[in-house]
Amino acid sequence: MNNSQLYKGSLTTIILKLLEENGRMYGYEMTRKVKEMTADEVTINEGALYPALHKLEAEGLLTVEVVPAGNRLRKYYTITPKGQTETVDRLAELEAFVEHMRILLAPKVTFG
Amino acid sequence: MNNSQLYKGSLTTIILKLLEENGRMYGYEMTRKVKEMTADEVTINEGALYPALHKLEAEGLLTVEVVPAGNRLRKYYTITPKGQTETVDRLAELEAFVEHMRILLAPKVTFG
DNA sequence: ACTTGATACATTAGAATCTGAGGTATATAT
DNA sequence: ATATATACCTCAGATTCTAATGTATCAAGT
Repeated sequence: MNNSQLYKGSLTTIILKLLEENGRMYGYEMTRKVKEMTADEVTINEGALYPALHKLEAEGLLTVEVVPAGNRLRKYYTITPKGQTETVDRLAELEAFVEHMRILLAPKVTFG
Repeated sequence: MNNSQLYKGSLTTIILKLLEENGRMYGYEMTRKVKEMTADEVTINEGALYPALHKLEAEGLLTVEVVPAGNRLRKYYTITPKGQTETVDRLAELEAFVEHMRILLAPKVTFG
């Protein structure tokens, strides 16, 4: 996800939020959606996405439903109640992170 | 650094910014400073800090100066011109990251 | 004298997450 | 035929971190 290490750890939060907003989505759809929302600036690597989805499902934060789409298969994911609670926590963590970064990286105040 | 994965990748940016603001500092001093600035909410793990300092030095972003303090030794780090350029880039990356997270995680707008 | 806590550096095993590459298969457009 | 898009997947290796452990000095309390 981009050439910055900062995005590390944010993927699962993004997945949870996408599902909370859009009801149910499949993996490939998430990669398109994120690209679209950020004007191609954030691209989810599939090598990160699929293991992350499997892990969230194993943790009971998502449920999966395999649906035929033409001759292909799609795995639609839906957020669970536990996943919704987790999403609230993740968003709070992100807010705290941003606030801490603001404190630590605030530009020097100068008068000149 | 905290119980959130979000901080992963931000340590070197914090180090660079601290040195840019404070001239020169030694490792242990950085851990105290960050704790103080964030009211104990962000604590730098020394197992992460020292390897990070060594790496930044190896990359030419910092220089080190060993200074006796009583009977102990302190390793004072100073940012190099290359480090200053890097800091500018890192801060821009952080701003982009925050903006992207804002787009992706923005709360649903409702009227009710 | 002994212990605790602070100061100040460091390494290391293992965990977590990611990148980049590669793989399988279907469908559509050129 | 070939390329591009769709749709899933795995895996080696890299990076960065946590938690534990280690060394050593020094001050303060008991």
